[in-house]
Amino acid sequence: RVSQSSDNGREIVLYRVDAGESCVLTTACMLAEEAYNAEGIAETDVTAVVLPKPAFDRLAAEEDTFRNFVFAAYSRRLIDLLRVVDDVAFGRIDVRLAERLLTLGDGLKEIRTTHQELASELGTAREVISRVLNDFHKRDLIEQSRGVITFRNKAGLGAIAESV
Amino acid sequence: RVSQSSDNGREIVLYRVDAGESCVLTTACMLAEEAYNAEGIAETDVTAVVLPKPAFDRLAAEEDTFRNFVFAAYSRRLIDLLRVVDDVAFGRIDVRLAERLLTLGDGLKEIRTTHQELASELGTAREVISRVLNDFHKRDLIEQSRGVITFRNKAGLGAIAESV
DNA sequence: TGAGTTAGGTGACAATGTCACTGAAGACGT
DNA sequence: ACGTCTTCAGTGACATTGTCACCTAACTCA
Repeated sequence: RVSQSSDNGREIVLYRVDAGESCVLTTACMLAEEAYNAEGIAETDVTAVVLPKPAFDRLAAEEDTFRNFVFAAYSRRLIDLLRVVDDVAFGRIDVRLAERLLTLGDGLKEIRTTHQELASELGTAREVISRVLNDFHKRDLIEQSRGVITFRNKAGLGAIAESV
Repeated sequence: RVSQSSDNGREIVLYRVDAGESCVLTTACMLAEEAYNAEGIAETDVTAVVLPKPAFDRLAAEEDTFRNFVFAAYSRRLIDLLRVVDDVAFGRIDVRLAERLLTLGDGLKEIRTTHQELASELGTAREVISRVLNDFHKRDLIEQSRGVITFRNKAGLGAIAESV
């Protein structure tokens, strides 16, 4: 995952790089000649390919497939970021949290994660997550214990996630 | 300027396209095969070049200069967006507003703009801008009248903009 | 000059973020 | 099995920001 953090310790996940994808951010900095301070964290074991600029340039020039791959990677990231901006600027956190829980728990009965991690996902503070989860619990949507959230009513969460 | 707006009327400026630059967003949608709903507004008279996909592909393949141009455009936008995310997620609005005022009024004694426009720049509500500007006025940093903001103490604004 | 439109002001309240704590649950060495 | 440490979570008080409703002032223009 690639995330950005503030000076006072808060953090927000910008996007995730899945298998076969490119993390365009380093590329972007390289090309814009600007250092930007984001953080990349491997959440699983990773095999990565590092490509020196000359090789990058040559491939971009000669290989259609590679070029298209890079363009597509940029495009996807750009759109990911637009989504993040939209969420952060206009979204309610209960809605966003419900969404995220459903995404993380797709097909599962429970999720293993901490409030702090969820806060970082959404770019908010742990306390806020605690309160919202508490609220979800009171509404019988989830069950909580240390490090685990268990679904009780996914449809209910879905309704919250969909609410304008 | 390219901006995004929420369903309840708020709006945030994502970035501005200056002369000689490319608005990669359409390109991005084209390449990611995804429609994304942002708004582009010309703030001055504009002469633009529209490039059909086949021509884009050919140029990207054959012209180094063009390819580099596009990569650089993407990179810059990406970094612009990172900055927006950072501001919106972690920034205080008085700080951001002070920054924006100084940017807009660089070298000028006054700026012509409305509270609503400033609110859209920062992705917040008009009322919030009104209050903060009022506060700035009380601190003798600016003078206000309908549609005009006059600087009285740029250094003071600078101090706010720099404050952590 | 008067009606309509746009810019801006304000109070009350809701949502979110911050701070300073607290306790509780697991981890671990002995 | 035990205390000790660390991590995780809960909470109240308060600050900041967003929302809503409604008002006033200033410009526009027929």
